[in-house]
Amino acid sequence: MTDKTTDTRQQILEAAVERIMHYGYAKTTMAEIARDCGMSAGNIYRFFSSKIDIAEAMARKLNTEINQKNAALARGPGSAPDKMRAFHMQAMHTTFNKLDSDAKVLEVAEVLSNERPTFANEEMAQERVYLVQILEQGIAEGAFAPMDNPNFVAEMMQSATMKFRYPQLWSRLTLPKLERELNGVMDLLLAGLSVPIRVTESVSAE
Amino acid sequence: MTDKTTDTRQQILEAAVERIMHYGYAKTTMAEIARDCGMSAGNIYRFFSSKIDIAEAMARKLNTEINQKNAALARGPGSAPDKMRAFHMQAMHTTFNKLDSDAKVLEVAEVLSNERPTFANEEMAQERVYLVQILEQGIAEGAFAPMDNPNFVAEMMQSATMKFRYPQLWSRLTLPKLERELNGVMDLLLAGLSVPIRVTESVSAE
DNA sequence: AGTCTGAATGATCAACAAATGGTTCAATAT
DNA sequence: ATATTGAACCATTTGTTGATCATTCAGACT
Repeated sequence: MTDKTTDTRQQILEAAVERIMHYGYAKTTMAEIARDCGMSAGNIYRFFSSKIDIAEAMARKLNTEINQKNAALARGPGSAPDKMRAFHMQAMHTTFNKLDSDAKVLEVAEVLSNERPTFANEEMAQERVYLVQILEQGIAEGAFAPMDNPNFVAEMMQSATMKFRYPQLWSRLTLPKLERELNGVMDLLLAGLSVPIRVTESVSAE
Repeated sequence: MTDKTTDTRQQILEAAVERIMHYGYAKTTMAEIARDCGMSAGNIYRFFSSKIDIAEAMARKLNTEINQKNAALARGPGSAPDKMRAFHMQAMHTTFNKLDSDAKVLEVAEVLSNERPTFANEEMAQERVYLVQILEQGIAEGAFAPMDNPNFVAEMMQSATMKFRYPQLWSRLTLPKLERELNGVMDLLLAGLSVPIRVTESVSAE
C-alpha cells in the first residue's frame, strides 16, 4: 500500500501545496518544488504529468474535507429543509472565507477552471449526491413533495444559488447581506419544494 | 427643448455608438469621435465629462429599448406565472444573443461594470419595477400567495436567476440547455411563489 | 460674454528583446 | 532494467522603451 511511488507523489504534493499557498500558483516553479524534494525538475514528471495536474491533486485534497463536512451534514440530525438551508449557507461561508483570507486559493481555482473545465463539474456532481440525500429525506418526511428526478432538482438548486458560490466576483456585498439574500432565496426554493411541481415541457426540447 | 447643446450631445453620442459598435470601446479614440463631428477632442468635454460617460449614455439608450419590452410584457396579456417565466426567458435570450452576435457590447458592459459599479444596480432596480408589477398581478389573481415585501421577493428572483444573466461567463452551455435549466429553476420558484412563505429571521441580522 | 482649439501632460498601451520556466529526452547513475 | 539528471527547446512572461490617448487649459475666435 505504502509503496515508494505514492510516497514520493505525496511528498511532491506537500511541497507544492506549501509553496503555492505561500507564493501562489504562477510564482511557484517546478524547479523549486523539485529542489524542496531534493530532486530535479524533470523527475517530477514521473509522478505528475504536468504542473496543472499537481494543482488538480491539491484541489481534490482540499475538496475532500469539504465533502466530508457535506456528508456529515446530510447524514446528521435536523429536518430536511433546515439541512438544505444549512448546506447552502455552509457552502457560501466556506468559499467566502477562503477567498477572503487567502487569494492564493482563488488563483488556483481560476487556473483550474480554465485548464480543466470538467473538474468543476465533477465537484458539482459530487455535491449533488448530498443534495439528493437531503431531498430524499425531505420526501420521506413529507416536507418536500415527491419528485420525478431528484438529481435534476438538485441541479436546479445549484443553479439558483450560483450567485452565492463566488460572492465577491458578482457583487461587493458584505457577508451579512449575502446571508440575508441567501435566506430569502432559500425561503422561496424551500416553499417550492414543499409543493408538487408542475414540470414545464421545454420551450425548445433538444 | 431642441436647443443646440442637446443636439450636439446627441451627435457626439451617435458618432460614438457608430464607432464603438464597429471597432470596440478601447479602439475608439476621443479624437476620432471628434473628427466625425467636425470638432476638436477637447471640445467633447463640454458635452461629456469623460469617455466612460459616453459609454454610460450609450448603455442607457440601449437599455431603454429593453425596458420598453419589459414594460410591454408586464402590462400585456397572460397569467402572472407565465409572464414571470417569459420575463426571465426574454432577459436570458437578449443577453445571450447580444454577447453571441457582437462582442463589442460585452466590452462596453465590462468596462462599465468596472468604472461605474452603481450603473448595473440601477438597471437591476429598474427591472424590479416590472417584476413587482407581475408579482402584484399574480397576488391579485390568486396565483401567488400574498407577500410582505414584493420588491424583496423580486430581488430574490433576480438572485436566483443570476446564472442566466451572463450565460457564457459561467458555463459553456448551449441555448437549449440553458432554456431547460431556466425552466427548471422557474418551476421551483413559481411553485414557491404560490405558497405563503415562512420568512426566515436572518441568522446574523445586521 | 460664450465657444472652441491645439498644444502640453501624464497615464496607459504596444512592440520588441531578454529571461524565465514548463516540458522533453538522450545520457548517466544505480 | 529502472531511476534520475541536466541540457535543450520553445512557449510564455517580464522588462523596457517609444508611441498613443484621455484629459486639461491657456489662449484664440466670434
